[in-house]
Amino acid sequence: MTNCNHEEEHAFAAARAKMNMPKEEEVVSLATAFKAVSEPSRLKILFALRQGEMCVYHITEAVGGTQSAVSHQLRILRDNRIIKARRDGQNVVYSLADAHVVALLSLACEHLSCKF
Amino acid sequence: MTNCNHEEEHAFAAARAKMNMPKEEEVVSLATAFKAVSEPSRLKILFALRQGEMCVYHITEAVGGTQSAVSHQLRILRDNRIIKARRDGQNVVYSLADAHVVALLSLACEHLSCKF
DNA sequence: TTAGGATATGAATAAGTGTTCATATATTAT
DNA sequence: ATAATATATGAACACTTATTCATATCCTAA
Repeated sequence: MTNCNHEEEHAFAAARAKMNMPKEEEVVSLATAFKAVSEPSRLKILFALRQGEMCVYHITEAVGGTQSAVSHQLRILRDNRIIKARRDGQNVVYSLADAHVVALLSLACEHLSCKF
Repeated sequence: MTNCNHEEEHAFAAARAKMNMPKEEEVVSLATAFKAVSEPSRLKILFALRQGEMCVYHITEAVGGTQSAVSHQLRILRDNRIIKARRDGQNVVYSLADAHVVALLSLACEHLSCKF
């Protein structure tokens, strides 16, 4: 604790870290966004939407589960701007929000050495 | 439900989605990794480690909180290969696991239009 | 081997979250 | 306006999880 082998370097790093640390509010916002993609049921929805936009019924068909559960998850993804929605008649059509989301998914897969 | 305005396209997309959907086990693994970076306290640790490797004491100093809490979070990050550890005498020095993690953080920031 | 500092961990409690069920809202057709 | 289909949502329960407290483990110095 007061006996670090690299006191100087680590102390400097810690000081820089404090200086550059995003505000609590920003950290929470970031964490919330990550949390949005950290549930299997929501991840499945994202993988499904990689194949193209879909309405709630077909998303439900693609990922399984009940319409209600899917709808709740879509809400969370939407609130976090991971996906976007547009109404089309009786249907609401969902799609991935932007290229960042696609990149994020690819990156994560790469990290885990999976090939989707 | 049985009355989708884009029955054909969506049905095809749903079919492709089912075909290309990662296995349950893989989805869970991915979700778990995202979950690891979806808590403010853990995100702060990652931001801190962007400034260079640090031992537990200095990480605690950089992010705040108790040693015990930080240690618990380090464990989770380590288990998910988000960070790596090496012992150096009495200290354990932590650093970001790989370039994917760095890229992931940058991407997330970009998505939220923040500039860290 | 003993003492002291550095890090890790088990148990418990408190807070957060996903799903289900029932129901509400919205849109189209009649 | 009414009926039917599609989607959304509030409440409740079960489950997960972060933190704290106490303590254990690991390492170095003497």
